[in-house]
Amino acid sequence: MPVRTRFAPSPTGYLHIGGVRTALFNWLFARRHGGAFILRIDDTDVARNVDEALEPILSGLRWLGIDWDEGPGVGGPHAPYFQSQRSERHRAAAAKLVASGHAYRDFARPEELDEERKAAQTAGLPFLYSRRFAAFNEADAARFEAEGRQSVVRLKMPREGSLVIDDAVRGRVEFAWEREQDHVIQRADGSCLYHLASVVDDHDLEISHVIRAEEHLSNTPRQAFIAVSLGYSLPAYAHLPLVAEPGSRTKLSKRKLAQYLKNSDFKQISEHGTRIAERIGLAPEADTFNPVIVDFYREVGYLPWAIDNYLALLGWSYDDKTEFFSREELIAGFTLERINSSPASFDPKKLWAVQDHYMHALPTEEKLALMLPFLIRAKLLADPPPAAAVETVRRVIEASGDRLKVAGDILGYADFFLLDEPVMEEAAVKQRLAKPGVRPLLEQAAERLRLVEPFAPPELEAACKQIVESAGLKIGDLIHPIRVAVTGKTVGPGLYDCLAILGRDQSLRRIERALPLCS
RNA sequence: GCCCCCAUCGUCUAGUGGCCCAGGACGUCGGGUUCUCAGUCCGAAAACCGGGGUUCGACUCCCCGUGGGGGUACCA
Repeated sequence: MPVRTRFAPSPTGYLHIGGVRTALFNWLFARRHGGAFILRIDDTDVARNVDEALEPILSGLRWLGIDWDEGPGVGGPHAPYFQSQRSERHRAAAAKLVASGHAYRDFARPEELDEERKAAQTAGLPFLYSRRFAAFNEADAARFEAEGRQSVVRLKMPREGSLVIDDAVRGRVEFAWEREQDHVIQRADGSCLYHLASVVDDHDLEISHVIRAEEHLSNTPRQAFIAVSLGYSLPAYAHLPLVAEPGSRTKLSKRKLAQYLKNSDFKQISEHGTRIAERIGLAPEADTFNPVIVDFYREVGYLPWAIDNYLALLGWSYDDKTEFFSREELIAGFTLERINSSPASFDPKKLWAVQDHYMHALPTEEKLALMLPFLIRAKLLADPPPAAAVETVRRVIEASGDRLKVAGDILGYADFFLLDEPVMEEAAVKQRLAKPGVRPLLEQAAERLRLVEPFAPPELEAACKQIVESAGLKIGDLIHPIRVAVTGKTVGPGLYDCLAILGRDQSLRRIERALPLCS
């Protein structure tokens, strides 16, 4: 039987990091076995702006390189891939279940159910519906209808025996049928609920392996009951450990961002991203722009594979040492057997480290291609940028080296090269320029730099060393003031690189302009 | 309440009865290199939830606690 897996998000308007992990595992498993990865949209709940709410999910997956063989945009032999468009299939299944006696029309009112539920709870017993408003024949139905009642369709769950599933990550799990409720599968208006729809769709799409988050483990019995009652064979199940909050074991949620920000690692990565977003003209709202959502990483300039690689390690391992994988290696090495069963908490710092690793390894040309758009959006470069400016950026990238962790970091390293005048940071001026003796030193340096030939790092270094030696100073005494004078900041690439990129004229001009700030 | 799942350094994890007085990575701390920052190099601290079994021998198997999580919807 061919391997067919699926990711079935509902169109919520954003792609959650936990959802990505699920999608990734499904995708990896399908690719590993030469099978198909299907994207289905579980929009049962009749969301209105489906297109709008779907777009971030599709583009997020595409960005991450998680491509689907069937689904929105690509179609496929089992179309449509929107659950809302398959409702006829769901209704037919519900009718079939009623006809075969595996489900029944129920006329209970919500408050009547609540009573029973509460009674069961106070008695310490699991809730089991009495079925006193169940209609097992037309006469019953007519009688209830005469009372003005409306009906839903409920599963008629078995009340003895048990279900055993062999979960690929958890092993044998047993559920007693008597603990399972008569869940509703169809509303009074005829619309069907998720569990029914999901089972029918999985069957229609010939899904062989249902790989999903652990929160669905408890839902499996009712789904299995539906499947078996409909005459389907059961797919293989693999329930993934939850992706938990940083430093916790609770399921990661988009709604609790404020709470996560108390976690310093999380806060750091979040603020770093927000700073970049603001510079490129996004007005990030914490609600939609935060490290729980994939768009955050894309906007800020993370590398998609870094996210994938990090997420693969969340609940899965290859061995006791390997942490970095190419796409091919990951696919080849991925197995369900090595998925962990305990919750894994999302660690922003580790993600950062993985990102750092991949950015470090990226060739300059690729960094350039990634970073230019940020400079353009921040209006530091024209669109399209002049060749000379591109060349400057290339040199800045090389000089900056590992300081650039994400593509958006270029903004803080290239700005003073691209601006006519650097923005002089107040604290930097105070710390390095507004000190006694600095002005004559800078004047002397300017004098000397005028003559350096060529105006290149080794020569610049030699010149600076000469100055400090004759003055009996340390190199830092000279370099720090010059840095602030030409860049406006206290941190940045090596100073000789900075001067060389700026060029003689620009360097001298900036030093001269900074002189008045020295006293 | 009831059902299910889970339990190794702060975090991600390796470990499937002796190879483990527990290995790797991130983070943390200390030190070297250095013009800042970043990097890099060297080094350190840091864990088997508790109690019973089983066994010649348990991190590994079983049971009971405890703790955490998920489910229990006419949400997905």
